[in-house]
Amino acid sequence: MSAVSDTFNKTVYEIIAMIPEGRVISYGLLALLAGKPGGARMAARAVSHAPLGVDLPFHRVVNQSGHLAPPEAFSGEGIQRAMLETEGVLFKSNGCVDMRKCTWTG
DNA sequence: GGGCTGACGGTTG
DNA sequence: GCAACCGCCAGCC
Repeated sequence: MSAVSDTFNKTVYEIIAMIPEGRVISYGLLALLAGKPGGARMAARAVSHAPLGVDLPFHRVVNQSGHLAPPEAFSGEGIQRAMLETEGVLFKSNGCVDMRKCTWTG
């Protein structure tokens, strides 16, 4: 765990905490805002390996295609989608988030 | 030290 | 619109 990645992770959490209800963000954009353009994988790892104690809306983080995270990360399939829908996030017929309208760019 | 892996992204077919 | 391929960088074996 290097100091650089630690700062990156912290920045990622800060950004996630700023995401308003009814909006989502992609790993790529998340990494970009965190100062790591193209570091989508790092952002994904940072989120998936998030330390306990952090209370953040990880369900608002999806990939660029609008595809949601694996069900096991949210205690069941459809959980993430349910939470997002409750917040007002629009979904497409294929089950993916409507990134065109719900992407939060900061 | 070297190679594989991943809650991914962009480009190409 | 979807599938395949390559590239990215940190973490782990």
